[in-house]
Amino acid sequence: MKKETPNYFHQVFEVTRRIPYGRVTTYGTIANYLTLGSARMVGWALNKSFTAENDVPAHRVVNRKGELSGRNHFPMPTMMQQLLESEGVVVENDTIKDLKKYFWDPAEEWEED
DNA sequence: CGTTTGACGGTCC
DNA sequence: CGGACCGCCAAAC
Repeated sequence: MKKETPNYFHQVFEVTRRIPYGRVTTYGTIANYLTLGSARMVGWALNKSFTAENDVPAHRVVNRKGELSGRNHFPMPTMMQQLLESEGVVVENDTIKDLKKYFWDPAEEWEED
């Protein structure tokens, strides 16, 4: 059973799964938290989130502007926005309205499970 | 093994 | 405010 899942991939998946309901974060924040050095690694890792076995809520991860930059990589481009709205996140024009309001920082130490 | 790309970010103009 | 450019780093080609 070889998963060939690089360390940073695992880290990104784990942190992403730690994102609370109705909360979002950015690639740069995760990258900075994991000290990956580049936010692109986060996006790349999340790209595999679909092929990965884990349930990674990639829709809760947006870019610095709060824009749903990765919606194009979802099974359906509209799925990401629908999921966010379903969680109570106000999304307009493929962009989170009050990003700062829903923003979640991994360094804020999550409330266990 | 060199080049290109990529779900980003920040600075510069 | 927005377009242009560079930096990061790994995978794909």
